[in-house]
Amino acid sequence: MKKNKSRYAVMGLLGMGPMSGYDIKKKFEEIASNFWNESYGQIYPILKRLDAEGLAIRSIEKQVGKPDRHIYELTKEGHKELKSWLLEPVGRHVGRHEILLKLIFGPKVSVEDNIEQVKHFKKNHITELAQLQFVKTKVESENCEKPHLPYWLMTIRFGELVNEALLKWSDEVLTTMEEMKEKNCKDSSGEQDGS
Amino acid sequence: MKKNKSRYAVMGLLGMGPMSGYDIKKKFEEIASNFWNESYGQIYPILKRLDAEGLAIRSIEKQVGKPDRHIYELTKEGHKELKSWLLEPVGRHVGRHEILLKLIFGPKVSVEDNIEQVKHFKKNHITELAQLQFVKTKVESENCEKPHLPYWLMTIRFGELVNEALLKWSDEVLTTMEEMKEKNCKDSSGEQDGS
DNA sequence: AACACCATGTAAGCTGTTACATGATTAA
DNA sequence: TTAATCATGTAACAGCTTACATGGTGTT
Repeated sequence: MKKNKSRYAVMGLLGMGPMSGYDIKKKFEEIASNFWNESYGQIYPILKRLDAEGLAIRSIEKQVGKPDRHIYELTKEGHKELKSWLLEPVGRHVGRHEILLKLIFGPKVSVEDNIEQVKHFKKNHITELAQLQFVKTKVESENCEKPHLPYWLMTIRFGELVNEALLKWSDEVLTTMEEMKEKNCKDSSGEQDGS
Repeated sequence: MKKNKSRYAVMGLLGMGPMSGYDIKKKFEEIASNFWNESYGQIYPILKRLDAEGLAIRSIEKQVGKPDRHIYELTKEGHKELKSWLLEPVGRHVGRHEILLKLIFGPKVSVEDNIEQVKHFKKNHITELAQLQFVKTKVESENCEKPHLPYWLMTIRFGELVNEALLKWSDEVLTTMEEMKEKNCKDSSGEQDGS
């Protein structure tokens, strides 16, 4: 019954080498921005706890002109715990998609309003696909020949396929909605669902 | 800056007609189980607040041999608020996928372990696709000719396309991993990343 | 006898975001 | 001078899950 994901996310990065809370935030933005983020409000307390529980140890790196860096490193225990989490199969999680919530209540507003909503959704995911291409190019050039490269590319491929599916969905839905609009105009103009 | 999704989820169902907290939970399980769920711990306090804020009114329905039902109905204000939320475009949200977190730390364990993880993931989504077909058939037969049917089907279609994409991804990733396994055996047997 | 369904709700606890506080350095 | 980067952290709040408490009816 382990389930504090943020905790394992932090431990995972620490498993790649010793680093500070600040580094962890940066690293997430660099390699996992499309599927994960952590705030300092989570990171620092987690690091503190890992140290208290003996899963990581802290050392202080002094700098000139800049604040000290608190470097954390996984202990043997820490590595063990991380590995055991890595081997645990992931469970199902319901992906609370706000767009679907709005659509299921769609009849409450006009077809035109629903079309606007989906068009906006589609635009968002086109942007996301483009961003993914950017990240991909960057990751590929900066990590060529590194053993983790194929794994990192798999996470990007995930985003590509999901976003492509969402674009396909948007188009299908928009077509259906346009048909509904036409039908509505023909056989019953002026009617509206609601209150 | 409105963002309490559960609140709007509850209001959305109330917008379809007066109902109790118990009904709301049931309804979510019936029509939105693949992308949404709410616990009583959320529903009841929300209903209480909606009543206090004048967005819904409560009436009590007495029953024999069963507990009373507290029926909530949206007020004019409630309908207004719901509509305005429905028109607000949805923002981007990062979908914290645990499988990707585990994969990005993949080099920490063996390729075989990663393969197991992905196989398990694939199995989960095959099951989900099957469940979706079940829901689809049920929804179609119980709601034929109802104006909300096309909207409900769109939410199911979303699940279908996303799950199909995830299966495709699983297959691609498994192929890549099998290749990595073979390469590993050939040019450097016995090496392992980690502590 | 045990369990599931009906139906309400609360309390504790975990997870997560946002805003704030500090303070030096460097670039536009 | 304004803002960004470096770097640490905390406090307040918001969101959500889980477990519990109550208690009658009906089914296996």
